[in-house]
Amino acid sequence: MSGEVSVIDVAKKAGVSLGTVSNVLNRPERVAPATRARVLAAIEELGFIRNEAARQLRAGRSRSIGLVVLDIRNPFFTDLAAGVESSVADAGLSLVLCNSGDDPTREDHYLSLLQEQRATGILITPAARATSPIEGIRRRGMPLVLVDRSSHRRQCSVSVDDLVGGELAIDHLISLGHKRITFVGGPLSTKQVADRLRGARAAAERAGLRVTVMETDGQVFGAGRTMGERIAAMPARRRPTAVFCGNDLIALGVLQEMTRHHIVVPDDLAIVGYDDIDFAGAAAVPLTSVRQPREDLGRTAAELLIEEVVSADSHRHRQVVFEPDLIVRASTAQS
Amino acid sequence: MSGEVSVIDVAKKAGVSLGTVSNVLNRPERVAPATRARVLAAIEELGFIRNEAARQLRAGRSRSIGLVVLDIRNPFFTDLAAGVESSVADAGLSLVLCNSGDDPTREDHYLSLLQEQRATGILITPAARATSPIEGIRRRGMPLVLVDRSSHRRQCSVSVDDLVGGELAIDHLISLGHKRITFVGGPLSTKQVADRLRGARAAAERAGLRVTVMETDGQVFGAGRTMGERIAAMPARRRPTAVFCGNDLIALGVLQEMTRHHIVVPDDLAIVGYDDIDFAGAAAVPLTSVRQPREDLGRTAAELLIEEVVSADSHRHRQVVFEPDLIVRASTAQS
DNA sequence: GGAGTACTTTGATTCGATTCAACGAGGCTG
DNA sequence: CAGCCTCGTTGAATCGAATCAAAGTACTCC
Repeated sequence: MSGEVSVIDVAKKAGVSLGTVSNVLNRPERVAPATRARVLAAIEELGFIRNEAARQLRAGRSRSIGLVVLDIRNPFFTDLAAGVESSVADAGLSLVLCNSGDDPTREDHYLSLLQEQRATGILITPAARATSPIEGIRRRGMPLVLVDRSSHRRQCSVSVDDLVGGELAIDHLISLGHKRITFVGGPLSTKQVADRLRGARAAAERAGLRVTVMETDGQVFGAGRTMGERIAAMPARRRPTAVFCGNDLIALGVLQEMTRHHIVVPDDLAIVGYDDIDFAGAAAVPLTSVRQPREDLGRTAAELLIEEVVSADSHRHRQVVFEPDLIVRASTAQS
Repeated sequence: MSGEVSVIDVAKKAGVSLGTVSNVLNRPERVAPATRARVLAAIEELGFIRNEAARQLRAGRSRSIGLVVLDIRNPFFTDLAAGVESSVADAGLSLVLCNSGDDPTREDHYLSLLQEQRATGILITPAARATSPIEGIRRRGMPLVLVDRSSHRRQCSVSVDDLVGGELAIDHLISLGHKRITFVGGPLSTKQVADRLRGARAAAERAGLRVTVMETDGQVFGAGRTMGERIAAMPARRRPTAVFCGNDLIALGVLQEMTRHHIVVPDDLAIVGYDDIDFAGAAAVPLTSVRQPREDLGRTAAELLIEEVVSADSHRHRQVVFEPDLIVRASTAQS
């Protein structure tokens, strides 16, 4: 490159050796004040900018950690990311945010990228798939924490008890007298979704009821709309009286279709969402939702990862599980 | 590190020189098929993973572009990011997403980071501030495109005509007979916000009206709630009959407070938002909003940047300006 | 004046992939 | 069979910063 200024140029300009420049940059207390000032002046004057690639090459690791999420457009994940970022920034690291879109191919791509970049560590909400490359990554020694997904012994994880979440939702609906309850969400190959359904079924069974399922192929707005349309098309007496949705985006999609078809929420159809994103409370009919501690989840995940990085030897893997809360709003209010 | 496998190890294993390994990696057609197979086998067997830092050091640039946004939790920006990502991925680059939170300090931090990483280029929605480091970055030769902000000649930019957006909103409200109109948004030091207000004022003036202003200190949900509360506290006859909000998050915040205080939208207060994020249509009262082509904005910005990178010499800076649309929904419906 | 101590500075070496001039082997031609 | 290509392969040099053993300097104290 034309104007690339290196430590050597700075050293020449300041009349010192390049080692001294390096010391000014990394251990300024070792350098005599006068020399330090001279070097800093030279840096300023030449517009020297450290080359991170060279540092990394020497150090063997980069100073960034990767966060791979399922859907960057879902506020749940941006809130989570915000939590991660605050912890990561505190540790002087930076965050590389990757959006897999629940697509294993894209997930693979980002994981390779992070490995090639010799990331300090990886936080990931893994996509649904048969065999995961995660095991291989751990074996190669890169710290990795599962987010929003529990795991066993071999690695750290941070999750929310989705079984309890499902139970909370269904218990609430049952207490309101609902009998025809449908779960809307998917794909069921996604662990979180499957667990929420499992919790829901357990709670229903206890009351001698069954939960029917409408499986979606994604946890997005549009998927909720599609299912909402299908629900609206059902004859009123076969229609469920309540739906429990895999997440708030789906719930909002369903809600929107109900409004469009003049099906009154909660009178004709009660809706429970999941995540309690900020928009849930601002919805057409404020949404009852199972709240997850989104930022805490992110913050804790990052802290576990950083601990594993900092004290690799003494580190013991931990599985942190948060408890969800049910936030009751108008979408399930007693009419 | 213990188990780091380098090209040299691969070369030894395959019984070739390291130059050949490099050729297999970068120009496989130059290598005889038998040799290539042998090298690939060695790579596989040793679990070799390219060291991106070393590549970058040699190349002088990284293969990633930075996107610095004002607020990652605003769906407008994640939609924009999705557009950017699709273009960037097509070009074989990767995206580093940075959230400045409209804080100049954090913006500076991320910009330094991107420069140290020798990013291929930068896309940025700059924070509001007196003197920007952007000019300096350009002078040092790093391609940079302004997003959601117009500029003059010296650099590329992609924006939406916020003056027109403001006019659309106010013309619509005036056509509905509103006379006491308030703009809720801020900070006014942010160019986009100021332009929207300017457009609004121009339209109002044409009709012989004035727009009052309630300035917020951020473009977030909470800011809208605060102002909503203040509006709700006004005596009904002094209260505006319509508000035009700087973005949808603020509008949703205002809307939520109105609902809480039993002030009927649109009858008692009409609301117009800005951006038309997905949640606007799903709101308590579906929101009339000025739509920006969010993904297109991102995609176009990335394409301009990539063009500047690829054909640095022939590249001519361009200022792309999109036109916004007004999407009318219930929050301003004629009652 | 010399020994001892504390503080600074030096510069050769290292990290791992890429590049490119140079070399060798083999084939083809006149 | 010499001369000339082509095609594959080689390996030393390179990128920029960090490291650390060793050398240098300044100062104190007896």
